[in-house]
Formats: sequence, structure tokens, C-alpha cells
Amino acid sequence: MKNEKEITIYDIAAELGLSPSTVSRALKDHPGISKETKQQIKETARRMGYRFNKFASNLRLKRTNTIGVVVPKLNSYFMATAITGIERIASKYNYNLIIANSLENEKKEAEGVATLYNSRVDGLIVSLAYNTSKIKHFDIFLKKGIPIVFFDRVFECKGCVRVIIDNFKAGYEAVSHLICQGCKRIIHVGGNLKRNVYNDRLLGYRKALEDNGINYDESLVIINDLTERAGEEVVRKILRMKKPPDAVFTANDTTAVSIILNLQKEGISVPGDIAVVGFNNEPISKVIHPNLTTVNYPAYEVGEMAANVLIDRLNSSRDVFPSTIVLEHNLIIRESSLKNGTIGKKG
Amino acid sequence: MKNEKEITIYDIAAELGLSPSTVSRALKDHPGISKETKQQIKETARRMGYRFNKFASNLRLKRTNTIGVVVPKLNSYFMATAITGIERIASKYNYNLIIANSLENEKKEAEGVATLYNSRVDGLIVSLAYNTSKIKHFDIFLKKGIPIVFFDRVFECKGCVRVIIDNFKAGYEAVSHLICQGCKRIIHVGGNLKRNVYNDRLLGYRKALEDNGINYDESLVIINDLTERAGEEVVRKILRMKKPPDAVFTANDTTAVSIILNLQKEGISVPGDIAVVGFNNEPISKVIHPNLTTVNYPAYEVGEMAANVLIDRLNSSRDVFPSTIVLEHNLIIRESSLKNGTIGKKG
DNA sequence: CTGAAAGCGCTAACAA
DNA sequence: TTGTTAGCGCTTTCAG
Repeated sequence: MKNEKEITIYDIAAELGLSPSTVSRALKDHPGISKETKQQIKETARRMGYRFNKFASNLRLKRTNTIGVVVPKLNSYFMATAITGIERIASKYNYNLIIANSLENEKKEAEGVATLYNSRVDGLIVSLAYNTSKIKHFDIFLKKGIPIVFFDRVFECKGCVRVIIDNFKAGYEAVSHLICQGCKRIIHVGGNLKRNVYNDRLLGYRKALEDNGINYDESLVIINDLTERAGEEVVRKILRMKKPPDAVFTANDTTAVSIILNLQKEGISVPGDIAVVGFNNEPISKVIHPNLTTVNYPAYEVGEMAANVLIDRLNSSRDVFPSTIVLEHNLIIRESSLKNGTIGKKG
Repeated sequence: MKNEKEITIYDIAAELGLSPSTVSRALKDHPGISKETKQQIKETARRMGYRFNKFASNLRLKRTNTIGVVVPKLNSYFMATAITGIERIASKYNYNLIIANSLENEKKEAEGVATLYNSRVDGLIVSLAYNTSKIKHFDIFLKKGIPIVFFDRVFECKGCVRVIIDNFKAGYEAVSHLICQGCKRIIHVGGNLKRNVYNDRLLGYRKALEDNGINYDESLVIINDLTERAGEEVVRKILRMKKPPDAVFTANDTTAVSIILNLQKEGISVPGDIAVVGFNNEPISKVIHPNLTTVNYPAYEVGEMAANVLIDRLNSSRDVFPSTIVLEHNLIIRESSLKNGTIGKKG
């Protein structure tokens, strides 16, 4: 590695016979510097290959213009899209992003949070890991008053903001739709109930059953990690059931698709024998045959909103902020749930 | 935002009647500090709510332990997976990641690179944007001897490392396979030929034709942006052709899947009428019916390798490094390319 | 409009 | 084993 000396504002100042403060001001377009001096300084800076030293500046200013992002994974359509939204807003407002991947693991999450704390991020955007139960690793942020915005898998805490959709309502709508289609034995496949998203979807499921006079049957609720493999296991379970279900409502598309493929492998027809509804509206839902009925989750917008809220908080001097922001979802009805080729009307 | 004073090593030193350097050393587990002192200092640090100031440290050490990552998008399976791989290695070696999204756009890419330069990343991991033609925005890095590792969409330049697969061979194998299946009029759908990946795949296509005595027909090569929409257009084009093709080899899975869906919509059977081969082995390829024959691209491993190579370079004092690292790909044959239900043997 | 000087918090060479 | 001290490069107050 070559080691050409780094150019500093002192070098520029020396070169031009000016003082470092003048150079600093000129480079920052400070009003009180003459046009010519500015021009000259900027030109010299370019010529000498000067680069601004963020660390010295951060050290001085105690502000990093960096946002920490903690997510449970990067390689899902939902997360990647949300992060893309976050990135767009951050870059618009000149914020850098440091991303920590918790890999769905509470311990890794705590480590990531600690690293970001040491990186002195100005704020945090978080979606919780699958199994996080204690959230005390965020205390250091809360105690210092560093703002946290949760999205998707959120946590109720004083002073934090949550950006979500109405998962209860979405679950309710999905299941109501299945009931309209004549389904009566509806399996629900969900995730860890510590996570609001899965808990709320389950509650929506239960309420929809209740409102339609269908008894809640605990044995029809399957909690797992919502992977592709989980879908295989669900199908194995279905095959072992004495009274088979006539529908499945799954809390994500990956598993819904896996369920469809594995049902088909067993000669079970979707939606004929079993109707399926997923969640998220990932691209895959339009590829699977039959196309998957699912809940559209505006991932990009959720990411943008989370970043906007955070940056607003960082820059505004107000001290009243929304605590929860709910974005719109909508049920997208496709073939996988249509028992009789028509949508049907009710509720 | 509350503003409790930040605790520094000076505060800890004062509290314990020690010197700042002792505190600094103790916190870094420096060998020449007694066990008890270390214990005591660490305990006090925790109690007082001390946090390490990276900026002061970076300023002092002129090293940031940060890697800049420049990618054309975040929300594709390939990129998200590669980044996950990068992240794993970076975090293993205690490096932070700053990610810049070029959105497939040369100008945005140059901006991102400039930002990362100012962030003083220790090194760069890059996959080029779709339309990048001048790469002079990397000159600042090259001139300073800051290492750059390219992956996937790479660039030939002195002192950089490239982590790739053999796209030529992969293209050759894919097309040879189609020819084995009896295909003779094979369309190739590719991307911007400035990008090595697309250019090499096209060259592989041509060579396979040549080696099998099939004339190269320029009108069968379609260059577009390889989106879902691009797939629709390819099918429209196919419908207008007097002599229809009997196969399509596409440089990614997204477009391949879109082509299959749109062909099917037109009543054209895959692989019966037209066989299809994609590229990347994204999860979607196992969902589409018929399952998509595709080239497995080890995205995670490419990401890991890129990060490993970069970090090795940063930490090693050697000055000989590989310039190109080629990882293994393999053709995964599924139903979408099997004209007669069997794989066939030849070449 | 420009300059002098102090200080942000950490590290390490050197000294004890 | 611990302490002293200078300095990393920038910003800003205060002075001119």
C-alpha cells in the first residue's frame, strides 16, 4: 500500500499563505469568506488531492451523520426492499448507513447493537430477530436519548417509533376471504409469537373465525420458523391429519409457496383441495402456479418511512413525535385461494 | 435528545487516580497492565457508562476498519446473498460495512464511491452498475493504493482483484446442453456488453454454436436490461418472428421466468415448443413450472471470497496477490430445457 | 473578511 | 507496570 501523505487543510493553508480556519470555512461555503478566496481554496484543494477528514470532524462535532440499521437478514425480498427504501432516504439527506445483520439471532443482534453504539450512529432503525426476548441491549441507546425507529418486527417502548402495517387486520381479512370461499378448517402457519407481526396475524385469524362462528382449534395453528423447510413439515403434518384442512393461511410467502409445491407433489390440488394464502406479496407469489393470494406489504415504503421519521427526529427540535405509523396493506386475491373461480362477496 | 456528558478515558482515569494511557491500554487488553488494574478499569468503565470513541481512535490510527461496498442494487437475491456473505466475513474480522447503492446508474455509483472515499474506508468491494463505462471515479482509490475487490460485474485494472465465475464456460455449457436437446434456433437474451458477465456469456453462446456447426445469427441475440418487463418484450418479439426459436438462453433467472410465464400465456409450451435456460439459480427457479434449468452462481461464496481477499490484503504485508479468483459454477438441469424428458449425452 | 489558538478523545513513543 | 506528552485534522470562539 502506497502511503502518500494525506493532504490536510493545513497543507492547503500553507500553500496559499492562509490560515486553516479560512480554508475550513471556505470548504464549507461559510458566508463570511470572499468569493475569490473560496474559489481559490477549492481549486487548490482539488489540485492537491485533499480529502475531508470525517473523523476529525466527527470528533469535533460529536455527530456522525450515520444511521445504524439492524435487521434479521439481508437476503429476503422484504428486507432487501425495505433497506433499499431506507438507503434512498438516507442518501437523500446525506446520511451513511451501517448495516448489522442479526441473522435472526438475539445474541448477534445485541452484538450488532453494541457495535453500532460504539460507531456512534446518530440513530437506529431496527427490525427484531426471530427469537429476541429481552430488549435490554437497546437500553444504552434509550438512556442516551438516541432515537430508535422499529419497523416490521417492532417493540413497544417509550420514546421509540414503530412503522408497521395493521397485521391484525391483514390476518383478519385473509382468513375472512378464505371463509367466504367456503373454507372451514383453516390451518394457520405462523412464527414466534413474541414478534408482533406473527402474534397479530394469529389474533386476526382467531377473530375472523370467531366472527364467522367457527370454533378455534389450537391443533390447526402451527408455529415454526417460516422457512422453505418449514413448509415441507407442514405438509407432512397435514398428510397425517385425520380430518384434513381445506385451507392454509401462512405468515409469509416463502413458506406458502413451499406448502403449495409440497402439496402438489403429494397429488393434493391447490386450491381445489386446499386453498392457500400467504403474506408479503413477494415476486415469487406471481410465479407459483396457481398464483398466490397474499397480503401486499409495502416494504419499500416502510423502509422510506422509517428513515424519514428517524431523520426528522434527528433534525427537528420539536419534542412531540408519532409513536406508531401504520402503512396500508391490501389483500391481493389470486388463484391459490379461489375455490370456485370467483372471489365471492361477503363481510 | 438528552445530553449526558460522554465519559472518556480521562474521566475513568481521574476516578481511579490513574493515567489515561493506562486506561486506554487496559481497555485494549494490552499485555503490560496488571490483571487487577485491568479488572478495575473495565469495571469502572462499565459502571460509568463509558463508550469507546471510534473517531478519536480512527483519527489517531488513520485506519477505520470499515469496508465500502458498492452494488448496483440490494433487492435481488443474488446481491442480497453476496452481501450477506461479505457481511459474515467482515463481522468475523471486526470490520464495519458501509453500503452504497448505485441503482444501476453510473452517476450514482461515482457519487457513492466519492462518499466512501471521504468515509475513508480501508478498502472497497464493488460490483459495477449496468451502464458504467468510465471507471475513472475509482482513480482516487487506485492512486492512493487503497485496495479494490470487484465481484460479479468486474473491471480489469492494475492492482485490483476480481472474484468471478467462468461466465464464458457457463454460457458455453448452457448452450451446449440446449444443442444436445436438439435445439438449433437458440435465442440469447443478455445485458449490456460492457459488463464482463454478459459479454462472456454471449461469447460462450457463440462458441457453443460454432463448435456444433450452427451459424451465428445476430438477430437471435437480444440485449436488454434483464428485468421482468424485458421478458415480456422478448416474448412479443418471439411472437413476431417468422421462424420461431426452439430455445432461449437468458442471462438471468428473473427474465427467464418472465419469459416462461409469458410464453405460457400465449399457449406456447415450455420446453415442448421452446426450451428455456436461465442464470443464477435463484430460488424462483425451483418454483416456476416447469422448473428452470439454470447456472448455479455461488453468490454467498463470492461475497465471502471478496471480503476475505480484501481483508487479507489489508492485513498482510505481502505484496503479491491474486488478480483473479474464479469460483466454481455448475449447470443445474431441470425440466425447462428437457425436450424429451432425458438429459441426453454428448460433448 | 481572516487568523490564532484551544480542544474534541485516543494512542504510542518515550520516560520513569 | 504505569505516567507524560504530543499530536491526529477539524471547528469555532474570540480577536483583529
